[in-house]
Amino acid sequence: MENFQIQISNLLEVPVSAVELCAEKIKIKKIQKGQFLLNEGEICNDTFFVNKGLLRMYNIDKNGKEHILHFAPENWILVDRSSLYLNQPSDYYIDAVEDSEVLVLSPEYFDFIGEKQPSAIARQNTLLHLHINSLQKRITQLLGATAEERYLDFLKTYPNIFERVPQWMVASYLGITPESLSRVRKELVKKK
Amino acid sequence: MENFQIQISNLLEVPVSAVELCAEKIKIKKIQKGQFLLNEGEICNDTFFVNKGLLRMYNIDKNGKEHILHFAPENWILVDRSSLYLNQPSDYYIDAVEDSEVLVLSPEYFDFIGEKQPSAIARQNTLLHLHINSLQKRITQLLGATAEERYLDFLKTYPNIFERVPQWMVASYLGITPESLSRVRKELVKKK
DNA sequence: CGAGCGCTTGATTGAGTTCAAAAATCGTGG
DNA sequence: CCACGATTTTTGAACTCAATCAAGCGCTCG
Repeated sequence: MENFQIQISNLLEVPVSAVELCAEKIKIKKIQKGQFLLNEGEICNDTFFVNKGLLRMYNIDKNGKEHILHFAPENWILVDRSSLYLNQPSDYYIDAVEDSEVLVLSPEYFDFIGEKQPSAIARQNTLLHLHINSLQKRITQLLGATAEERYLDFLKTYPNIFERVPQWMVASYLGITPESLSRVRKELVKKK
Repeated sequence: MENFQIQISNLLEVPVSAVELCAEKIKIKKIQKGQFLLNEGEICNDTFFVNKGLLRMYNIDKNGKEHILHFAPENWILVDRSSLYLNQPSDYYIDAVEDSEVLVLSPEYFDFIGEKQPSAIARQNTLLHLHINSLQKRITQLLGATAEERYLDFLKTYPNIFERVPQWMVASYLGITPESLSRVRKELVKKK
């Protein structure tokens, strides 16, 4: 049995047997570092489950600056839910930070597995609400916390990811310049 | 027929007749300015539909500062969805900015109206995804936009609300100090 | 009328940006 | 495997936006 079936089983909290029934509905896609799964203006048609590698989702503001909304390492999912559900052009890009392998989960896939295993539907709703929870926390953090606090929180939220992405991407996630992040880190070393 | 039934009918995009069937499941609550519908640490058990008045949802950071996540004027809904769905203690407060009248919509209410009118369920999902959309936009805005840009965007998002709330609350929504907002506004007057 | 609250204004401070350049690291082709 | 160019990170100096601290004004409500 392929490893990814176990991961999907964990994600959706359904028996592996149910996942196996839908195995042929999953497309596996390998993408190289820098390649895109979603471009601004496109409709996000699928949910991406990261089997190997690391993706990010970001947008570009009117000054041409990138702002990263999420990273997604192994076993995370990445999707612009509002574009997917509402069938609206997305404001975001999704690309690979490392050479990656993703499982492309279509809405039909979720329908199908929901039929086989109704609890999967509730689980999707839970994932949706966990997502809302993280978005809300991110907002209150951006409203109130300093660059240093946000950086420390990033390290907790994404353990072991700092080593895998260029530092300027972390800065872009935090909403500060790469120079500022470099200084924040220098200060933290001094403190210890 | 009461006005609020028409509003709920609009919100859920179902015939007024379906709303009427569930009318007795709705609790109407009047709350005075400053009174709370949700306290930090409590589980958010209901969705609040603002029939009259104006509410806000906010949290308090470790320095004791308030950060407003949402305002909700007439015909808007307000709820900590992650607390409601996941049954987790909320990080947020909900209170009345003006004397208000809210419809307390329990999960059972939504179940009930969903049975009478299945399209209401899909509509709830749409509302959920519109909510995600607005949270995502807020994050990218906080990551990239200046205080002035955020203020102008607030005026668009919440037309006619500026006049109804103290200016320091708007500042708290924008993530700046009241003094800064005062200066931002002064600059905007000069520009014209 | 006076106390309190909200808003403004001024002076100062400070966190983070910008611009510039050096240092370190990465990656790719020879 | 090394070398060279490109990218990333660090550091420095000047600057800017917004925060802080403080004072004063105006309004409201008891």
